[in-house]
Amino acid sequence: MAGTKDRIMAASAELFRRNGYTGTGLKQIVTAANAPFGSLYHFFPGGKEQLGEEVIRTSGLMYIELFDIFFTPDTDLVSGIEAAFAGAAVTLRETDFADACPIATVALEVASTNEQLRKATADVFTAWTVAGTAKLSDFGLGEAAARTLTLTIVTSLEGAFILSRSLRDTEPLAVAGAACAAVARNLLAEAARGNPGD
Amino acid sequence: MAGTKDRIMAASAELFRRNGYTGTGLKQIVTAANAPFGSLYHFFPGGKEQLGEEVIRTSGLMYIELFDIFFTPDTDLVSGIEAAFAGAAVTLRETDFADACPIATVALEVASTNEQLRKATADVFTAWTVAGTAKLSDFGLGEAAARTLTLTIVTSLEGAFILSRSLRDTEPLAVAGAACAAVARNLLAEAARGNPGD
DNA sequence: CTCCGATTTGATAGATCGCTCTAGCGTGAC
DNA sequence: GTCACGCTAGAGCGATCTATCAAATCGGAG
Repeated sequence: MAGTKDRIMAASAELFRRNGYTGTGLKQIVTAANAPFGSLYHFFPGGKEQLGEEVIRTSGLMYIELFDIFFTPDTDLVSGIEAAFAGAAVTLRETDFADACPIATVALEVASTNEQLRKATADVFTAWTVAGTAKLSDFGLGEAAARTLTLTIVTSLEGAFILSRSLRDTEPLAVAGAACAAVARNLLAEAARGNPGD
Repeated sequence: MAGTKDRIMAASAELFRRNGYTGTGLKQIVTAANAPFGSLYHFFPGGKEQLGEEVIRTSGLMYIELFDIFFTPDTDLVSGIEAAFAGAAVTLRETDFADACPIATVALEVASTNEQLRKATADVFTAWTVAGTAKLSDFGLGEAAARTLTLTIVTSLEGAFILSRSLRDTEPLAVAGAACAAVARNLLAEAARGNPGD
């Protein structure tokens, strides 16, 4: 039996992603996690806010691994981008358009209302950007170009998730993937032409 | 004095955009709108759900006008895209990173939890896509290319809003704007090369 | 075994939620 | 005047929210 704290974290991550932060009740969480209510305040004395922050940070950082999965040294950059967006489309369809970004819903909810949680989401996005930039620099791009491409991929993915979940159609994801692939080709061509990305 | 219903709609639109749907209480709305509580149920007998739907549809459709503002026949396509993203960045900074997309927060919240509201957001995104495709077709792109570019712009904008609001930094918006401009240049070059976009 | 701290348990407080209800107000028709 | 009707006004309902609390339970040390 996985630890109670882990079960609470896992259930919270799923509920926050699907229903949002304010849309998820603590009773709902402990029920889904098969945990007693009191345990929640034992492990998270800071209450819902502390739970939210820990969930954002851990489930957000787990997604960094995806960079390593899709961008390996032996496949080219454009193929990696296309595979990443195609994979996201498959996951979305398989989960009935529920499981997209683990923190996007919460990020929008708290951006103007809860500084502690906003900071947590910002740290996750920053970590993604740093990790992606490092990873993509291996493909012959300068650091500035790698950062640009990383931000382009993340923003496109996030935006496409919104439209795809709302429309229940993966077309936006496909279009966004193609756009990112095109941007990657442009940047690669530019780098090959002798501009090392300053 | 503007009608009570209009004040309720305006206050709801602002609160939903900043705090989300579940994060906004009806008491909060009538207080912000300076309206009596009973009036809310007089004008919206369907309760919070009907109010949410009307707000999504009207404030969502108002944004279609932005296509006409930024994409006029006498400025070129790439300049229009760059101006749109730059304008969004100014608005974001001016409102302390609060006012971005009027429906994105709600769209993510309700996508998997409320079919009626999910449908409303989907209709808005569809209307944007249709209107944008028609508008962008005037710039020498085929209809398929115009639709692709519209979806690219909308998804990039939405995704950049998430990161920019969370990070309190307009860099993602600037990067996304540049990426869309690059995609537009590619599509224009392709169209000029004789492919009418089938 | 006894003891003690860590963890589990659920009842419950106090506030707020969406919503309903009835009474009153104001204005135009007649 | 007075009647009808659209709107104002807010008290209050049951449900649910986050959070607290004291008691029960468990496992390892001595």
